[in-house]
Amino acid sequence: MSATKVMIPFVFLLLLQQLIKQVIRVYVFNQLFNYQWQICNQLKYNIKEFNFQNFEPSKALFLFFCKLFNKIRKHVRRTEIKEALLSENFELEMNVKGWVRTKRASKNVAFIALNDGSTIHNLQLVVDLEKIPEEALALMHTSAAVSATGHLVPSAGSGQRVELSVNSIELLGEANPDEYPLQPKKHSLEFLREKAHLRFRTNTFGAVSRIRHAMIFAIHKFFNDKGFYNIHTPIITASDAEGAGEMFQVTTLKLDNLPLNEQKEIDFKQDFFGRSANLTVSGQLEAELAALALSKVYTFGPTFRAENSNTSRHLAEFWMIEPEVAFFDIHDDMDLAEEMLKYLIRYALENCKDDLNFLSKRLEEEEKNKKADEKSMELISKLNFVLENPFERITYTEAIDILKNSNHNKKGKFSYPIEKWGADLQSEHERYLVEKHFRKPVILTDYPKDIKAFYMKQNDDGTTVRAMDVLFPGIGEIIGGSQREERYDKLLQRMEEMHVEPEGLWWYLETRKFGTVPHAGFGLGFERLMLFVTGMGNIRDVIPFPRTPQNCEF
RNA sequence: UCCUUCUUAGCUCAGUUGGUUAGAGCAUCUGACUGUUAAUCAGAGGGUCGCUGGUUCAAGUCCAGCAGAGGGAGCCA
Repeated sequence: MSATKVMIPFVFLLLLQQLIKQVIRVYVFNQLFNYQWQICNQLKYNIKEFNFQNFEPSKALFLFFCKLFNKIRKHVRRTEIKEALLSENFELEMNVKGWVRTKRASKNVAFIALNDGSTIHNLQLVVDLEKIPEEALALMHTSAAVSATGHLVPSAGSGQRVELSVNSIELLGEANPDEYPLQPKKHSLEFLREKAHLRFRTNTFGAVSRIRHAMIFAIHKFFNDKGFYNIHTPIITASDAEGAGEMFQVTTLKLDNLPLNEQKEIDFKQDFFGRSANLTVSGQLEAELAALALSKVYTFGPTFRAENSNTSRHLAEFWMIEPEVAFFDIHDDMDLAEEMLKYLIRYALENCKDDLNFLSKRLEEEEKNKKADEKSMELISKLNFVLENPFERITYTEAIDILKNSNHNKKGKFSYPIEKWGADLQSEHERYLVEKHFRKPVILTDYPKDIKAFYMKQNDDGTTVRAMDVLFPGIGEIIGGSQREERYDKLLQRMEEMHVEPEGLWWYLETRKFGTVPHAGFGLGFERLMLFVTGMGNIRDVIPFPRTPQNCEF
């Protein structure tokens, strides 16, 4: 009896103690943790302003709390490596998680380069092998996932400012080196394409991925800041008259048992939409509808072309930005295109320095065996060069004259000699204009109407249309756009001439009947922009999972 | 789709006018090393030379077909 009498208050006290500990942990120390930076900053402030007066006691108090906090707190929250590398928190324990890039070990100390994708730079983990047995690191090969806790310290080595002196380390996921295909060395981009599921873990693809995000974000920011509205145009479309290329068909019909109508043709009435449908090749026509009410709109969505194109500049699935603006003529359109490209390049230079520096060095390394005149301009200089110089604007007719009178043409160096006005320019001609003659981006306008789409505004000369193509060095056409034909009769006439069925586009034509106004827009291939900004050579290396003919892996 | 080049170890690549048992660096494993930067040093294991057929005493090497990849062209963004 007396034993239980003694036990009751004892248990009660024990519970109370636990409760108090919990309260202290949750409230007091979490507060301290959350405000550690304010405290640090306050201390620094004290150093500067009060010349060390009041500093020592508060520093001592701070360090005391840090020590106490390190002992009591059970869970150390993860710090991203990008933040850790800039941190000056040398007092509180820090936890980092990521994937091993390389491990180097000697008798007493091991080094692990850890990366978590937040930056191209690695955090060096320093493991004292007297404190942590080597066996604990045995499975931490390249690409193993690791969680490490320790104190950030100024680096004793010379390769980095800070490093993490590890107190405890845990293997989160191993990567068996006998099976894991990537090594801490340079792989060919072709090989990495076959390992697209793992290539995010390489420096190059990490850098490209971060820049890709920055460009996506900057595009939305650019348009938002200018008062444009983003429009989601349909991905599945029934109109096949856009003339932008071969389309992928979308159907729920059983392909091994297609229903036929009385004319023995496939009966699309039985298909999901009651008619034949395709994946979009362009959001332009729908974007025009929105622009003729909202004034300034843009689309940024996936685009699909079933062309059997096998080049370093083409994808079957790519992303396209298509602004469309009411009351714009072709000159406003060119201004917008140039302003936008420069904005995006500037954004990359200002926000992706580390990644661009890496890609620049990579490119230099790759091209070091090339002859001087085959080498491309250093990446960052090239981007700055485009920023600083206005794009050259000439008409198709002027371009033909320049090409015709060029020494290159006279010496017969073109595979397709320039003979008569009216033919489409070949890649070699565009490249000559951009890379040899003007040596900067060129905007070509006023093309012959027969080589351009039906919706482009016809000039008064009766032979040309208000098209504009922006040509970039190394890439070719990065933007294709035009002022649109806003006159109902002219548009209808052009559709008939080019065998585009007006019935399927009745809705498009109606906008020319109800409050039609001059308007213009363009399409920017997002991956082609990425090629230019990253300096990569193949479009399959600037999109995570490229879709090309005979390739739909991942 | 056309032109062209390539395919050798897990990766990157040598391999001579066809001639013994096909090599190197990296990676892996073992050992050495007091702080490394894609660490270094020593050693070990690792190959149906893309596949199929042909020429030849003899084929990684020459020929044909097929497959895959790269570069260029066309189409375009």
